[in-house]
Amino acid sequence: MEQGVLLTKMASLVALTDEDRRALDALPIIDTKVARRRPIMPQGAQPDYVYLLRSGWAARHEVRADGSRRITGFLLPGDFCGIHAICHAAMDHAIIALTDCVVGKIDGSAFADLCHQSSAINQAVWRAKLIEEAVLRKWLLFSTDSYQGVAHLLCELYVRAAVVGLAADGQCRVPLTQEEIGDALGITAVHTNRVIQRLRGEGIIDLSHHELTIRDAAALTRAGAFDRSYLEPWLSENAISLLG
Amino acid sequence: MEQGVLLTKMASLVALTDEDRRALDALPIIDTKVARRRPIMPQGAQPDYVYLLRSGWAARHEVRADGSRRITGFLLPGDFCGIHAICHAAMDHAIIALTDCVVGKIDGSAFADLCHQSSAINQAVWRAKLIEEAVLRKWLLFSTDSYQGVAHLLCELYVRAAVVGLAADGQCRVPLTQEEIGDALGITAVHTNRVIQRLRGEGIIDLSHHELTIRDAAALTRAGAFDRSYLEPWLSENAISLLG
DNA sequence: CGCCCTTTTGAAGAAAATCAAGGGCAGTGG
DNA sequence: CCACTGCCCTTGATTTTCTTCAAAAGGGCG
Repeated sequence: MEQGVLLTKMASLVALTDEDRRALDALPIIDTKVARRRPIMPQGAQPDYVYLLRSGWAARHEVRADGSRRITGFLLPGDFCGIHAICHAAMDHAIIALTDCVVGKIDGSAFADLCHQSSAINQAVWRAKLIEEAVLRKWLLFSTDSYQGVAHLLCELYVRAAVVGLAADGQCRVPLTQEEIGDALGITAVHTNRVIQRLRGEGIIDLSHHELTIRDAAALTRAGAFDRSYLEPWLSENAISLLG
Repeated sequence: MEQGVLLTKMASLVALTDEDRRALDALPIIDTKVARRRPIMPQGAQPDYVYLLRSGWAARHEVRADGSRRITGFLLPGDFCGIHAICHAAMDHAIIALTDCVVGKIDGSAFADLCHQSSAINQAVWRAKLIEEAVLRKWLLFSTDSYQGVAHLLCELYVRAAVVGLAADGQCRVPLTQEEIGDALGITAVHTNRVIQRLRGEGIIDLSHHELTIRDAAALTRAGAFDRSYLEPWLSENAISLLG
């Protein structure tokens, strides 16, 4: 595997010049495998490297004093983590592999240099960060209602997967357990199960064996009050578009 | 008022050279007054300017279809908003004045140039953004328990106010209504009131007339499981410090 | 086949929302 | 100076949502 996901992702964020593409291709990336449930980055780390998720799914999470945890974000192929390296900050949370993953390690200062040299790449990195932040805000916005929360999360994951070519035609692999979905929404696995069953019973989705099938995209969008524009904030057309 | 808050804030994030200070001082800032409850930046805007809150409190928020809203962040003097300008993205949320505010307008490309020229300032802006993101994650982490959530929020606000010289000796002006606190935590104003009364009854805090008094810092820190290190992620000493 | 992890189901209990109404305080205007 | 008004805080009773606890049923894999 070469820089595939990285280029796809960057190109989805900004218009890249040929020079940008060459620079990205030339970026030395060291791939590492991380097994499911293993840490990719511990809380408190001060990474020297920026990490790029090349394949697999991962999550940002924080563990509470009582042992419970909250997932504060899902990472899909093409997503960065450890951007903290570019400003020498410590990780306030941990990153863990949800499936077997391949993680690319990019030297932090090489990455920072690249951002300094190419304004498009710098912009792409900022945009990626702003989108991540927007996602966090949506999670807060919709975490007060579990039904809406689950629906919105599934929309988010579907669209994000589609951007990197991992979803199409209302089908998407979502390798999460119901417990992990619950940890993301701040609800129990039991309650997550009931919400998913409700969505299934209403004929809106099917979610089993880690495969999501959206049976009624309009209803799911409505249930989750989902508007994908926060995932593409530079498209000024503020049309409330469906999942497609 | 000159660049006071800006310098204080930046200096709290990185070590500034004299040149950085001069550059920041030379930055043209246009001040505007915004009255309480008035928008500072609407959702969907594609700002050309980076805004700096010079005095007063503001909030990021999003309104739901049913008219309810969620506050997704509080802005204190020295905080930036509209960083979206530096990568030409649209605002996914709105910013509103919670008190009468003075807002400084900084040309987006001038600001971007400054970041490009000074690595310290670039680092400071990144750090400020990472802290904001860390705050969002803590809100998610602690929003499942209203008691812990209120306690944690008050700790956050106290520490952030202290950083810019607006809090000391366990006293801090917190110009929020209970409804606004509730909107930040995703709970109703009624329930917020009961939680605050509980904290008051336990002798931990006093919060009335927009004045917060921390009567038992250790108990408040405990109640909110608060660890200020996420607000200063470059200090590698991971000691769980009290509010001090 | 048997084991572990995940999903599913049921019943009881806790947390927070909702609905409704009263009370305090500050600013306004007579 | 005092009454009025609007906003915010406070309190109580009821209902909804979600948790907790417990246990059973699938499904994949050694």
